[in-house]
Amino acid sequence: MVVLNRKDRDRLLRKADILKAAEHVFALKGYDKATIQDIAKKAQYATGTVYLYFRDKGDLYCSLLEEKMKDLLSGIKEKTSLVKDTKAKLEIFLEEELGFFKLNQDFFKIFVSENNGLRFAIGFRISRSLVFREYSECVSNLVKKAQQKGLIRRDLYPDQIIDIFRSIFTSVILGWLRKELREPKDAKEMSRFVLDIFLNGIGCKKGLITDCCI
Amino acid sequence: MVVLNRKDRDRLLRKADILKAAEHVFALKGYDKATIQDIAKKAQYATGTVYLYFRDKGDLYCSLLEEKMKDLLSGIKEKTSLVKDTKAKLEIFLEEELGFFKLNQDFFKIFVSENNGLRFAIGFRISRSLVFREYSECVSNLVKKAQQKGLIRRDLYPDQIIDIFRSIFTSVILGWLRKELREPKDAKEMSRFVLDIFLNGIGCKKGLITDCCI
Amino acid sequence: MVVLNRKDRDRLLRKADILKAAEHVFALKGYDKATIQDIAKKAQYATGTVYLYFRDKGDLYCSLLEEKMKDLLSGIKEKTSLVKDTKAKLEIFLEEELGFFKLNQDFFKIFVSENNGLRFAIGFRISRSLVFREYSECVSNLVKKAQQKGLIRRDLYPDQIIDIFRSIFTSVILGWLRKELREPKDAKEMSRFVLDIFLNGIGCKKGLITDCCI
Amino acid sequence: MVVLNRKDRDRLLRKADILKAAEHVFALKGYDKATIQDIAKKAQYATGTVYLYFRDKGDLYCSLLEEKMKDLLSGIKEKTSLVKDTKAKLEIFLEEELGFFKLNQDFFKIFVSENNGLRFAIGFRISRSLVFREYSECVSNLVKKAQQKGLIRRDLYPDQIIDIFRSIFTSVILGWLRKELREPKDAKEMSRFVLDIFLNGIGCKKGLITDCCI
DNA sequence: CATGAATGAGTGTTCATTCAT
DNA sequence: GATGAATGAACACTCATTCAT
Repeated sequence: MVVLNRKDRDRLLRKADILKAAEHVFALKGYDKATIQDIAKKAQYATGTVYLYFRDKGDLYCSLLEEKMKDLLSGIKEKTSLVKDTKAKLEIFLEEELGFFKLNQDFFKIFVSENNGLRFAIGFRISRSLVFREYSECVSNLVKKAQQKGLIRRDLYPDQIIDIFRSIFTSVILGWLRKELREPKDAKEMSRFVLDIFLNGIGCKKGLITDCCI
Repeated sequence: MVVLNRKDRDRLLRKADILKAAEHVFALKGYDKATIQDIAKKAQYATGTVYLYFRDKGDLYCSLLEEKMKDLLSGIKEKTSLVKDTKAKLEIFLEEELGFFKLNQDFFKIFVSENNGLRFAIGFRISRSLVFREYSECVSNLVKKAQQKGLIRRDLYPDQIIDIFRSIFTSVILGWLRKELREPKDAKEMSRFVLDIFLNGIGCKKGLITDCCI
Repeated sequence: MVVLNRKDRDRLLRKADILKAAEHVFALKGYDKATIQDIAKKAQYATGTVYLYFRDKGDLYCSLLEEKMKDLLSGIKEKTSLVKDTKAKLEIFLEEELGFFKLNQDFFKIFVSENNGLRFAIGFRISRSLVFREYSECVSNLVKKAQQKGLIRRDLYPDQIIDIFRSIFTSVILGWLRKELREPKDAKEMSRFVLDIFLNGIGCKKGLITDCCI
Repeated sequence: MVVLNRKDRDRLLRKADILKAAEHVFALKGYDKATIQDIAKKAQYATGTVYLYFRDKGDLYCSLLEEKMKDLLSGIKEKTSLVKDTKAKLEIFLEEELGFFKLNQDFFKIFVSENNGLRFAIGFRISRSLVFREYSECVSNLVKKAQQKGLIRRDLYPDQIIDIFRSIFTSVILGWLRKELREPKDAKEMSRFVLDIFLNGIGCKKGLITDCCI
């Protein structure tokens, strides 16, 4: 563990203040509509202060994404390494992401925006960042292994699988966040639920139906 | 059919010109980065002319979405009414949307952005629009019927199903557009493919594997 | 002569308005301290209007210099071509510049700034402009011819001569503008006076002294 | 000579540090583009420290000019008092200034800017400063004496003579610094050269031509 | 109706200056 | 005294919107 002197520690604390404010404002307004003044005010600093910690608006935004991705990724790596079984890894992976996004709903919004469409101005810089590539690789490996083990269809490219996986996952979280489920489930239960849909689809299976929603 | 006089007809033609230009520019730059001047220039009109047909930028954007949704919806209604069988309806529905988005890739981009993240400034207005609600209802009915017929799991709310449906669908189209499929398939084939994933999931089924991608 | 339609003519008039205001403000405050708002207000336009006619602050500044240089240069070329004798050409050249600067004192200030020291941000762009190079060449040719004709010492590079020439010239105008001369002289008289100093120096010559200043 | 205690001495040393840094930065970037942070960093002090020694940016700038002028002036006074002959005084004066500016090229740049154009924000304060007035008076006396002795034309005001003198002088140094002279000359030789031009002008004199430059 | 020049509020960013440590 | 983080006013530039022609 690195020991920081007071100055460096304070610097990190302030950076974190600003990132936190930025997370909220970007989630609320989107990249373009969010202003540095909004963010500074939310963080209770003056406008110029933000520029002591971040080169420009884009840097602030990217730093935010990278910082959060780093947290997410380290959690995923740590937890998935605890089990050997591929299916268990998938479950744990899902559980970890679900838990993370439940705790970081603002970031979740930004993450989703970034993955769908906003990719105009900033996307390039992000997609080249180390954490982002590590994250992609991590998920990709998981999927490939599941394909090798016969868990997942092999007539699709891993990237397609990931897209579908992510999209199911996202829509489920969105529903979850909208509290549209009758009873809020915990991350573990949700994880199995998502994986079930993912692997078995939405089609009716004999005996599975617990006639409740309609 | 309503018969329009020259004036009204011209008005509609101009509106369509502008909407077409807007579609392209919004798809290319995103809502915030697109300027009215860009759009006017693309449509070969003067800036001010846009304001004769649309109240403001937001109105133009919403009108665009609504207009396109109307086209999409009418196609879907027309085609799905031709068959009786629910599964066939689902296939036709998918085929129609796939075909529509293939022809309207710019709109598809906008549609995706709007559904995932941009929902900030404009979303509210859109979600209350008539077409949008009709479209939602149409899809919802389709899903409910499929649930009643035992095609689709009943332990999920229709809205959740729709979200998942849409997200699979979207990621497949994105892949399609990125030309990541080995052989470009036509809308009919794609439709079956999406429905297969949707109903049966990504999990391995005996005998289905045509070991090709990995 | 080119005939302009109303639109083009108006555009030129407005450009001229803004250039005139810019000339005044830049002369008063210098490049950095002058603001676009100052200039716009002085020209009785809104801030944004300036940007309809000039790309940015630097462009406005350079355009101003170039426009004025063009006026100056065309006057010089026209007048000096009327005489054959090299000494007469020198006199006419001086007379023309003196007259021009007398009428354009704001520009004179800017011109002097630009030639001495401010050359930081903008100088490069200016020095590559066509008018600027034409002007330099024109003066250079004049000096070279004077050297060939035996009017000017040949143990100095033309560029050095020009520097000295310009510096004498400038200091004389500055004095003139400060109205330090006992009797304001006209451009013709001043021209002979500057040329006399330039060619014969400040040293006493027999018979020349008209004991008046001290 | 005043004897300073440690505290006062340290204070002066620090002031000198900062002035030296300021000299470099102002010469490089010009008054407006130079920032206090640049200067503080160059001097290896903190930003705030500058404000312990100088009221504001303008004060720092003026102090710099005054300090340097004081050095220049004291050198001139000392050296010119060593000779009696007026022409010799003029030569010595020139030699001293040339030598000083050769050693202080950064200051020379600033000095030139200040004399030609930057005079906007700061000029007033400088022109009222004691050193500046002493310097002016010193040069003025030199010129007046030269006029009385018949070395310099009397049909010009001393101020005009000084302006012309300075402008020739400046353009020659600029050329010198640009190394445009074929062989770099020393201050003594340069001094005679400038004085020659000053007194006899640029015009051709019989027998003087050493046909080399063109 | 159509035009597009004009507007001016609003944004990202810089930097002289202050002040708590 | 020295520090340098924090401040916030100020500026260049953009663009949705208006309106005279």
